[in-house]
Amino acid sequence: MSRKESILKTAVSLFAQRGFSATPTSSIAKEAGVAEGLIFHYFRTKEDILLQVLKDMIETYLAGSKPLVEKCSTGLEAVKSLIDFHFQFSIDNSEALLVLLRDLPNSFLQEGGLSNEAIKHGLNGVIGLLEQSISRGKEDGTIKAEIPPRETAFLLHGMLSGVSRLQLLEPIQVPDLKDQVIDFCYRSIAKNSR
Amino acid sequence: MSRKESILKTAVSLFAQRGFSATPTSSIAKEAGVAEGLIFHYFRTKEDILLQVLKDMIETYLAGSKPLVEKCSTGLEAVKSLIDFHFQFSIDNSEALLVLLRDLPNSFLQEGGLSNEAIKHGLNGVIGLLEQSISRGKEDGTIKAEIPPRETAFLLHGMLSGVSRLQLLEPIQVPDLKDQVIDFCYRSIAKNSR
Amino acid sequence: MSRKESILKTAVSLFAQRGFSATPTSSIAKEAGVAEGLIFHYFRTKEDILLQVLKDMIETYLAGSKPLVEKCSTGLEAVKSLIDFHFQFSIDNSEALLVLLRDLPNSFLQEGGLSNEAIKHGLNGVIGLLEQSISRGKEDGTIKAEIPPRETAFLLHGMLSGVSRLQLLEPIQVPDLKDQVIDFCYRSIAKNSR
Amino acid sequence: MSRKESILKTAVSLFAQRGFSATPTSSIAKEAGVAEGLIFHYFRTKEDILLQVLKDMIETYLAGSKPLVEKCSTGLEAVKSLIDFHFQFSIDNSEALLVLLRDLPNSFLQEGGLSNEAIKHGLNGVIGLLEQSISRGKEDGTIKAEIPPRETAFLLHGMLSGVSRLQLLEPIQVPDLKDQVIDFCYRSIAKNSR
DNA sequence: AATGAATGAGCCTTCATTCAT
DNA sequence: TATGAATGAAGGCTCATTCAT
Repeated sequence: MSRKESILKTAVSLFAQRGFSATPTSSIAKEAGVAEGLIFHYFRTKEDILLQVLKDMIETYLAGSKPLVEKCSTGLEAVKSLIDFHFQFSIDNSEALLVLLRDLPNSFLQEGGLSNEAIKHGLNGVIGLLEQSISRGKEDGTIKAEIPPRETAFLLHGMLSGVSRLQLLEPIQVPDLKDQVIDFCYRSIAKNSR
Repeated sequence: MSRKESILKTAVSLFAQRGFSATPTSSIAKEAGVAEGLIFHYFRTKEDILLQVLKDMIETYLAGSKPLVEKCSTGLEAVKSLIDFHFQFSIDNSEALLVLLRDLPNSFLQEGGLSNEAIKHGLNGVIGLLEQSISRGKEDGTIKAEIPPRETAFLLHGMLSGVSRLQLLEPIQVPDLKDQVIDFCYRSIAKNSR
Repeated sequence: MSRKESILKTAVSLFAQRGFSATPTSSIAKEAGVAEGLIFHYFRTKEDILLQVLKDMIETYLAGSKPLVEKCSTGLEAVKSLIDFHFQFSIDNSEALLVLLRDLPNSFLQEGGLSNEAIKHGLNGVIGLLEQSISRGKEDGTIKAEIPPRETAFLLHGMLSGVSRLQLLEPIQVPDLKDQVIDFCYRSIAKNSR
Repeated sequence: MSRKESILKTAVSLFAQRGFSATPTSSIAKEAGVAEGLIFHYFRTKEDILLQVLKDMIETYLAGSKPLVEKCSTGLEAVKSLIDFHFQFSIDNSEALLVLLRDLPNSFLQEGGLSNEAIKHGLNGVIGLLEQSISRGKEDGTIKAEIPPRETAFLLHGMLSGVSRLQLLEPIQVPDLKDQVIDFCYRSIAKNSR
């Protein structure tokens, strides 16, 4: 693992534990076993590290979910795959996801914070996949005709991230909701499997 | 409006705009037109201001949603009312909600951050209302028998907060989703409207 | 002496000894016996301290030289008074003058360095006094008719600051030049004293 | 142009624009198109670059002015030549001169800054030339008998560097002063050309 | 209740310099 | 000769918090 990767890895982990703004670059350096100056050799600013972390994560998410959709034989199945994938992803990449759920907003809402194009694009990609799958399901008859694809895509994305947020961030015990989410959605959008 | 209220009001607004950790107490003081020292006369620490803001908000939320549930004649209707209320609330109190969605997690995940009992209790209250309504709907026959109340309550709460988060925080244009959310849920949980 | 004045005084002294950019704010604080933070309570930036020092000095210079000119009965005498004053000033305020000769240029040549209006104005004032005195001398017949007032004013100012620079900054031994400067100028500009 | 020369050339230019201490070695390297490490292959420290720049400049100055003096037939003419040369030099080598006027003092006033012997020697050379020329003029009857050569040499050097400083560094518009300087000096020191 | 001067710890970042290759 | 990764010391500045008044 290169020093740069090591810095990045350490940063995700610390950002996830303590939050971006409560993580000094000195901690990252110490934990990663490098001199603090090296961080700024690889990243212009501390925020650039965050940006890199988020970009990488979104890329991984897209790279993982895109092929799934293509592999599925029906739209409804594709939606299910995306939900499955999301929950698996939130287990495999809980740290990065935590960082995103916590600190992305703070960076975005500032004037000129984070060059957000890459991330905006990623977010649109994720929602786009859901939308396409729904449209496809309406065409192949696995999803009810009255479902509006775009709005429902937003809604599903909101639900998935909201549920992950609940599980990862909230101070209360949250049960595993994956199967319930799938059931909930099936009942709502699947054309009845009579 | 008392000085204390004025501080509180200014704080919500600034926290919403810039985030908690990017808002110096000096800004709050200047904006509120008081000396910086006065803030620490009314609040022990800066975090206490946040805590107060969040507590107030949760109280308002509960105070607004509890009576609604009682007024409804069926469980399904109660669920609908809660959804309606959430969207209305997110319009009327967008600043405070923004603060919660952004900065609550950061405060909670720290060791010894925020005396979280009040907030934990509030969160449980909100989810409890959803759970009760669902149970009631199952009893009065307006909600399908196979719906698991607790899990579904979490799921609904995740969906609502996730969708609000999308609308308030994300850098992309999000359509109004209130009606879609209601439709989506009805299709999923309402016993067939024959 | 107020804390602010004490910071200012210490700063001049250290800037004079080591130069602006080689003087850490921490040194100023330590030497002045205040917490480093206090410096930034009174001055926005380190450069602001420099600006204040320079402004004060220029003001002192102008406040000291203006009345002299008015008191003199002839233009030539006024020029002599200004030269006298300059040398006296460079003895009484050698530290501040040192700072100006060393560090003013560095601050000015930067884009957006120091809000230079005040200083530009001061500089023009100093040169203006020389110019007026020369003009007056030409009118009252104590200064030769062929002397161009504006150019000569610049030249005199250049000579005075150049000579001070030599004395204060250069690593070589420089004799006292005050009388020579006066003689030099008299020979050049005084209408023959017969 | 060798890499070393290229570094040197770039350094003068950047030092002139931004000042010595505001010019990072990394900028020099980038601008010169070499790796940062190479700079330290050729120069022990960053200050050594400055030293080299200044030495080169002084050498050029002396190499240019010495022969002039010898060529002149009278002392007065020699003084005039030196003044002419100075102004021409300040046009041809404005960058290097700027560096000297700005940053030489800062380097000298430090304990152990710059091994200043070379520069001290150069400075003495420049003043020596003026002094010799004046003495010669007194002997050959072109310069007034009462002029003290050494003091006047200092004074002239102060005037020349002071005027250049005014032109190169000050934030105000300064007219071309070359002819005025010559006239000014002639009136002061030339034995009347009757 | 109210002020604002004062503190001091800590943070991000810069930068000259070294060194393995 | 040439590179650029790596270092580590230092610096300017911010900010929550305290305290005398």
